[in-house]
Amino acid sequence: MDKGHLGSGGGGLLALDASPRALGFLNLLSPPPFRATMDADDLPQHGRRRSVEVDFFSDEKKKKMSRVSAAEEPDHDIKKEDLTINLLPAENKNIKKNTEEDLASMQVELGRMNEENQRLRGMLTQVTSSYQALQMHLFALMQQQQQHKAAVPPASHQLQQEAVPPARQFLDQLPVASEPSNSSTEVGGSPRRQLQEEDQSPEETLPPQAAGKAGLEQQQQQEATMRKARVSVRARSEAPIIADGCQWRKYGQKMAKGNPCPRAYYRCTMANACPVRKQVQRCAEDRSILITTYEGTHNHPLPPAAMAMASTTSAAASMLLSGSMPSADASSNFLARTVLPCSSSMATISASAPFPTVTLDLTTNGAAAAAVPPISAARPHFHVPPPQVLYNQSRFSGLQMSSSSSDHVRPPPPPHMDTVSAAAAAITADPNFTMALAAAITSIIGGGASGQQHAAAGNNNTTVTSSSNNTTSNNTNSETQ
DNA sequence: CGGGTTTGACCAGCGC
DNA sequence: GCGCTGGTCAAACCCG
Repeated sequence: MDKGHLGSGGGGLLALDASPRALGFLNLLSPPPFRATMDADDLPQHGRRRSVEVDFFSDEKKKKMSRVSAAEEPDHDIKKEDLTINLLPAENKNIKKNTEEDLASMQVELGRMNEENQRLRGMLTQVTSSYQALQMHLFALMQQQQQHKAAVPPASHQLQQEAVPPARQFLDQLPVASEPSNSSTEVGGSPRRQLQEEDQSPEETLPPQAAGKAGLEQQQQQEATMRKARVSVRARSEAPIIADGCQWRKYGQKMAKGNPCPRAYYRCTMANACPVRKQVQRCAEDRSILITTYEGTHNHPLPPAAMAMASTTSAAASMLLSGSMPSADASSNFLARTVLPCSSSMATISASAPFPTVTLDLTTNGAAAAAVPPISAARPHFHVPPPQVLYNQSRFSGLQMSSSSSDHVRPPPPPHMDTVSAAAAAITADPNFTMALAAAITSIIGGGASGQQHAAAGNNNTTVTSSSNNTTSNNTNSETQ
């Protein structure tokens, strides 16, 4: 555990009792002169407390004190001029006075930090409990599904997917938890299926064979589109790759057009047939920004360190693919208002890319971060591009409407606006999703997961303070309108 | 020696 | 049909 430095002066060594995630917040969000750096490698799981030493001596104070201690050291080789300086009563008095002032200010800061610590701890508890509740709910649904599995013909359920509320689709897209038995439920035993069974909606209008075929086709189509849906994460990092808790193997590298930096291709190696892949490329405009694009959903249990990113990417992909929701009145602002009612945008639903892409921009504006409360600055912000940007993208519409084949014709705007708005409403309507997503982003930014190591921590240090060029379509694959 | 990386080749999709 | 580009493959290479 590294020591942090409080540069505001004062003296002494204090211990903060804080949870790792709260400390991660401190690490990220404490503006100068507070700067508490720490390594997340040895952090325990969230919920446990850990004592952290914070060295709050300023450098100048250290020098002064070392001079005083040197004067008090009998065996030390003290020069005469040192003695004359250190023994000046006026300066000694000043040092003493300054020390008292610093001590007072330090105590004020300590109180402030304790308050913030309490607040962060409360937030952590809330987020953790919500996450656990969601996980328990998922597990309970899976157990119920296993109990009813034999009673229901499997093919008939695929027909109901369009009728399933997107919040439930999100449940279905959740990454497999650490329970090994859950991995087999990725396709056939989703909680959505269980919910469909409970709904008992009429699906028997088709013959079993036709229903099975249609269900299989729809499943395949959904898997294909799910694989094409992408989640792009922009983060400042000097590391060649961000540590997201998963194991990746590089299988290719290409020079992309319009970007002098090569694009690297990785696939997940935590399971043999895991379809998840990611592309890593530095931003052409700002090479300190690392753009990591995830594609697909893991079909295997994930370590806790990987849950955060996987949850985020999976949920975002699910959001993109939940366009079957009939509602149309959810405006773009609804998403921003509901999920994260803060001003600056950090996440973008980008339809400018060849594939529907959600961009999570973790390179926020430093000024904005300083202007808003620290906790708010750590939250992701959803920004929905202007409608014309969205409905000009025929591929995005094609994803949502399988019948669309005229890729080069400007489509009429309303259906696509509905799609994106519906997707926005879909994820925001479920408070569990909001909490899970917030927890996921928090984990990523705060480095709370044990697997988020120095690379991610390096990200964290630059996340809040970096500048933002969060454009409407900030994906490197974006086409100019 | 096994696993990961590098890198040129290959293929598919798309625009002209 | 041709060229361009993105994505993937696989042999060679590297490393612990």
